[in-house]
This record gives sequence, C-alpha cells and structure tokens, in this order.
Amino acid sequence: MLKLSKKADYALIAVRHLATHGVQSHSAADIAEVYGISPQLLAKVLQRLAKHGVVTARHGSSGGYQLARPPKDISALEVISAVDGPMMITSCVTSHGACDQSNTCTVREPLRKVNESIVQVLRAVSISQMTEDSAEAELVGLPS
Amino acid sequence: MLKLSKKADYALIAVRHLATHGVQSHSAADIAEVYGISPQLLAKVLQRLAKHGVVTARHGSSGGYQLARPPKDISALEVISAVDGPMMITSCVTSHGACDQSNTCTVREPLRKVNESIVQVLRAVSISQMTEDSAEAELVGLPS
DNA sequence: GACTAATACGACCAAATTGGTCGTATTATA
DNA sequence: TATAATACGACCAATTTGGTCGTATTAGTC
Repeated sequence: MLKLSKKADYALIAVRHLATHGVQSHSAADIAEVYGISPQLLAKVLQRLAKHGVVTARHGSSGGYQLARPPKDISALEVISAVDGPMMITSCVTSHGACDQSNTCTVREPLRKVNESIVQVLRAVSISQMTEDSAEAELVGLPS
Repeated sequence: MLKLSKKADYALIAVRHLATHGVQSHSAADIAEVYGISPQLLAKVLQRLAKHGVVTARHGSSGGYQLARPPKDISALEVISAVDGPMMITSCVTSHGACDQSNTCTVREPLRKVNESIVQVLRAVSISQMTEDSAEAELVGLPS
C-alpha cells in the first residue's frame, strides 16, 4: 500500500524529538517512554540512525543520542532510508538485481522516474521543516 | 520499504499493455502470457481495475478488457489505488482511524503533507506518459 | 438453444516481510 | 568498580502479501 514501515515512523518521531529538545543526550529508553514505544525496538532504530551518521551515540551513564547535524541539514529521506534501506518504489528491482519478468517488464523505466521524483520530494523535506507544526508553507514546490 | 505491491506493478503493466495494443479487447489470460504472470492473479487485478472504472470488461468469447478512457486521462495514482487501496504513507493512519500513539505522535501532520506531495506526483503521471519509453521530458515538474 | 470462452468473486493457503523480544557483549562515565 | 547506557545478532510472532482453487455468471458463437 506504499506506506512507511513503523520503524521509519519511529525514526522520524525520535529524530524530531531530538531536534526539539535541546542539545543534550537523550537515551533510547527516555524517548520511547514519552511516545509509548517499545524501548528495545526504538533502541534498534536509533542504532541504525547512528550507523548512518544521522545521530551520534554516547555510551555510559548520562549517555544517549543527539543529532549529528542541525535539523535543517537532515532530510526525511535520510532518516527513512537509514532505517528501511534504499527507497525503491518498484518491487521489480531488488537489491540483488532484477526480477523474473525483467526482460518483458515494460514499466520499469517509467517507474524508475516516478521513484526519482518521490525521492526528490523526501529529500526536499528537512527535519526542521517537520518541526514547524503549523500549516503555512507547503512543504514541496509542486505546481499547485 | 515504501514500495509498490506486485499487484500494483502488474496493474500498471496490464494497463500499459492495453494502452499500446489497440482498442480491441484483451483477455486476462492473453496479457498474462505475454509477461509471464499468473493468469488468475492478473485476472483478479484486472477485476479490481474494472470495478474502479479504469478498464471495462466484456464477458463471453472474444471478450476481455479495454481501457475505459484514453491513456492520457488515466493517472498512475488511479491504477495503483484501485489495486492497493488509498495511498497512505503513514502507518499511523489506517482506514479505521488512528493508531495507539495518535495523541503523542508528532509527525502525523508533517507526514500527511509529504503524503500529499507524493500523491501529487503520482497523479501527475499519466499512462500515456508511461508509454513513451524514451528518456526526454522529465515526468514531474520538480525543481531540478 | 446449447456450448464455450470469458469475467466475477470469495475462500483459502503459502510465503515473505515486518514488528517486536531476548540475551549478551561492549563501552564509557561517575 | 559498579552502573547505565549503546551495540548487535539470533530469534519468534504477527501481519501482510502473493498466489491458487472452485464456482457462479455472463454473453458471444455456432
């Protein structure tokens, strides 16, 4: 149904939380509690974000996570693909090549372009934009 | 991973086939054979397309499916949502309301806007555009 | 009017993906 | 040195999705 995974949702929520709650470290458990998410699951999500350089991790007591960069410089695409892997709209193209119908599949190329457009949309949305909760300012400059 | 279902892929392939192979009827079995898809599965896909008015069905021998409208007037979004249901990027929002975290979920509203942008992209892509297999003419008017 | 080739559709099973948990190792801080 | 955190892989459970089967229905053709 072309929807984000829950992990991607959680990742966005966590990153947004870090963006709006100062520069101090926040532990996975703390953030999880605020939003009623499983702490362990959120921990795994944050670990992937750390691995991809979206957040930085600090071990030990009073450790936790913080944003690796200002929220203005982090895109929704980064957060999503850190958690869910590369954005690929077609089910045709898996990581290890093409599908059975690859030779006869006539929609691959057009879909690749559509995919690119959607990636552009997600790349254009920054975390700081997602923290402005009010309505004004359409997120993406599509012809309206 | 934010990808289309195979059914949506099949739907696009079938519709594109109908768009490029004259105005005559094509049976589900015929189309399926061309692309090496399961005939029964493609039949179900085409039935949903028919239900949503994207294609018209004719029973009986020498029956089959044809496009309900010129390919220029059918959007990728129509085809996809006929098969997969309404496009909703967030896993938060299901058909029957919101999820558990709805009260604390801070990314719902921004994601709704992102969703809208993606819907716009898909609505802007017509089947006729997907039949022009060559590269020129970027599909969507994003600032490049 | 009977035969046949097609759609229509619901029930159902199988496979893949995803959500979520557990246990343990590791790291750094107090 | 104790403790509070991340890191990570293995694993199970639940959901979603892909795909099949059987049967009814519709309409064209001989």
